[in-house]
Amino acid sequence: MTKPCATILIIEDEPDIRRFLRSALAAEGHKVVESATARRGTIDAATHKPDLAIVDLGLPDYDGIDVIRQIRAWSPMPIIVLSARVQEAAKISAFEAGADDYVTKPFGVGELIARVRVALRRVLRTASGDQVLLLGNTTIDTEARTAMHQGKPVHLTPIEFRIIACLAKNPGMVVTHRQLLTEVWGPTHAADTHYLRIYFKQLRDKLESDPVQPRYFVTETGIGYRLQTDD
Amino acid sequence: MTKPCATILIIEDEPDIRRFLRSALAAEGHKVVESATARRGTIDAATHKPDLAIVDLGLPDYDGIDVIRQIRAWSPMPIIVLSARVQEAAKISAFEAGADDYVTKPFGVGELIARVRVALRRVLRTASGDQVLLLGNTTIDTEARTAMHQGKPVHLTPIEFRIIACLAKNPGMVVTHRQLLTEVWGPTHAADTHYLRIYFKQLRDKLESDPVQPRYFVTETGIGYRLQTDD
DNA sequence: CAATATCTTTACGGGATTTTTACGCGCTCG
DNA sequence: CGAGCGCGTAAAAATCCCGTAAAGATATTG
Repeated sequence: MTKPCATILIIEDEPDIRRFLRSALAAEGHKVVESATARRGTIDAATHKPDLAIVDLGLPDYDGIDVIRQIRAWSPMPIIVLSARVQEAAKISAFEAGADDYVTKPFGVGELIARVRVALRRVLRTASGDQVLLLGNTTIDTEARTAMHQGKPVHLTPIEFRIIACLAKNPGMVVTHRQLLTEVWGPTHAADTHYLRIYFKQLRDKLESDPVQPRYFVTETGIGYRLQTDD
Repeated sequence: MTKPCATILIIEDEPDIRRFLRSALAAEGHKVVESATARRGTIDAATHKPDLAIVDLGLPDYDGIDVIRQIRAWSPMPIIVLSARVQEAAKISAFEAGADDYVTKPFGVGELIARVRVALRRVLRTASGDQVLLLGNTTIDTEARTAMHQGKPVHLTPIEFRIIACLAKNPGMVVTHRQLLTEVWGPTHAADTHYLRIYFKQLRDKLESDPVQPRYFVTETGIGYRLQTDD
């Protein structure tokens, strides 16, 4: 089994449970970020841009439902709710707010890890119908996070990889500036389009055979960028 | 809220639960297919191609886990497991086999419906909204922002696209000058009809087979323009 | 803690898009 | 009959957006 190696945000006020989850998730090979309050949680979600969030509903400052809504306002990341509330109404309102799963306390670690794994394999699968992108004589393995161009291995930085993942989610479709910026840099940089110009130049220099006349990393002037697939 | 209207396959041997689920899902606007055994279930999954499957683990002929594996061999459709087995090991093996969710009996209808809704909104989001206009030998995908004319891809500028989107909102209907101008250029340019003349010429040159005698971008003199669809 | 890789900031030339300007044609109506 | 209106066509001008380079700041790694 390949290591998932994702970033996971835990928003939970009880330190015991936090420590518990951290060790279990770290053992799976994930990087873990922790927040003890709703306020910090929403901030950490925007700054760290995790691949998945685990949210407790009973937080000291705000309700976890609000945290879910705040995150959903700008990101489709998987959100797993962890709560002592067993009433059906609580579950339904969490799902309606945008939660992807709901686990009631007390819970088994094994089950939670399994549900995390399911949520992650879903985003990785939808992130690219295939784990390997074929763009002419360049190949990009989104799972192993490696790339080849004309037989030579190419090194991609974390941000470059996030951009590719964002484009590959729906190949051939135009992804707007705003969409790319919020998903890679977070909602606070939704207007900094100059970042995109710089990174797309780097991507083209690394992966296009003729960087001046790009075949795959196509720009849609005034709108955004598009990953062109040669059918 | 828009009705989901998906096809859902229920693989469950107990008639009471089947009837129960069918009425609940039908009330949501879904089409329901039922199978009482594992063997029939795998067949029905292949023939009906449902958007989602609800699988009981305790089936008379084979184990539900095998059903999940069989379906996963060819389809990424969401699979929700319904089972009386509460042991963690059973859940984990179901998730490993490819299940997306696991609900233990007895269960609340509301929660199950909510989980079905979550699973469906995930696949429907990735599925194409199918905003494709077919105009003879030219096709326009308003979702991907791409256009083809006689097999060749055609590049459209942002304003050209907004005009098409404005026309496509109600195909065949006349859209007035004022309406187009306010929606594309804003209310300050509601009188600048010369913009329309210029851009409709460009659209016809790019997308019509005979730009001089337009078949699809029809002008209604003194009123506005209309997008003619050939039914 | 130093070295290196990565990210951010800044500036400017070139290209794509939009806007402006100008002219010819057919139609209607005084 | 000819003046006026709305429309189509063309090309130039202005504006906005993108690509490019290079230097400074920050994070990462050994």
